[in-house]
Amino acid sequence: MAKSRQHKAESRKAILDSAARLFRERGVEGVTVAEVMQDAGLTHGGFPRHFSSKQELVTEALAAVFQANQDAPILPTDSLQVFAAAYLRPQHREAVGRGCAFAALGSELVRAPDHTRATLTAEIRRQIDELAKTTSREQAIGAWSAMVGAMMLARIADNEAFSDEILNGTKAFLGA
Amino acid sequence: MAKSRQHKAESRKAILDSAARLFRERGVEGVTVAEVMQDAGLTHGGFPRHFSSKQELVTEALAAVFQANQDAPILPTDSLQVFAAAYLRPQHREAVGRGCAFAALGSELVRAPDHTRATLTAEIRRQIDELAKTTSREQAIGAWSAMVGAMMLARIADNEAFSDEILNGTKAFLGA
DNA sequence: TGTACATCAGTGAACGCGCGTTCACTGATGTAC
DNA sequence: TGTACATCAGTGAACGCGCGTTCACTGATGTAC
Repeated sequence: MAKSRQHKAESRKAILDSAARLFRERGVEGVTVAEVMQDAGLTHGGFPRHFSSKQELVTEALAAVFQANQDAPILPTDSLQVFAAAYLRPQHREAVGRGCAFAALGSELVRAPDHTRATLTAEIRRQIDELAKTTSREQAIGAWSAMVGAMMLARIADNEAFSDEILNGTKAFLGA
Repeated sequence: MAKSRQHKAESRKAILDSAARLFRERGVEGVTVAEVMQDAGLTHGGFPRHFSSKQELVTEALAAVFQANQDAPILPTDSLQVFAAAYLRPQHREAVGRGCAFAALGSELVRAPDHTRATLTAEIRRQIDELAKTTSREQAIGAWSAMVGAMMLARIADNEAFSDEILNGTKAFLGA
């Protein structure tokens, strides 16, 4: 059954991709290591060849998401308004597994171990710095907080009309 | 060991109080039923006399928090700015167990069962309606989203200076 | 008011399942000579 | 180039622990008469 070392790198990437998506969709505790491995096309026994623990997988998966978003940003950052309009789209609300990790996992990440929180803090800083390029730092901080909060609340809302109102209200509030 | 029926009501309240605090502090999955019961001064075997499942406890505990906050609001709602200034205080960031349930548990609540989400949706609506009494609905929605998001991000940040900057930046952004 | 009985809040032990982790094993890949 | 050996990615089974839930039991509370 053995595969080449090049293939191992591909497996690792597949595991990270599956983990990043599933964790955002169902929460870290809502997904088992076995499910991640199966989603990546492997069996769970091979897990320790790639990661020493589930927590390490969490950290690496988040780091990979942030790195990918830095290399090839999904949302346009031409201006705060353009970014906000894109972030607050209903499509983003629907695509939890591919969307903002803070809106999807934020409240669980508060209790993450130090190493993970360092990665998260760096990403928050990077995101704010990026947005602050076209506006004031206060605007960047306040507006991004509003986007993350609104997306989370819009996903909690159990009816589409109200959920839309949260997204659109925030969009209008931000002038986007 | 049996106690009176009046005492049972006191036990129930103690369980709900402990649950509401511990769930916010450590997340629903980060707290066991046994821990909640012990915190309330009971043993876990008595749990089913009060609630039929852990999930029911979650729903009831959140509903109790919302009801209590409606009966005796913790934060002043004189104006959006006054409310925001109080919400965004560092003391709130520190007191997770007694603070805003959405900032503390938001991203896990997205995946809560229907009955729980109905309670949550009603509370989001109530909160927005309350804030909209002194400003526009868009402002109420956008500003409250910013508060919830900022509090969550400020708690993720692993150093106080940056965490303070998130709270203060959002405060300034909201004119509070 | 007293007495016999029923109820039930709370205890402590046990059950059973899920899940992270470990491990012996396989066989293709990679290396040494 | 070929051959013998070492490595190790991946498999499938098993382990062990934690936790939600269940249950027999206790004894005070509450009720019927």
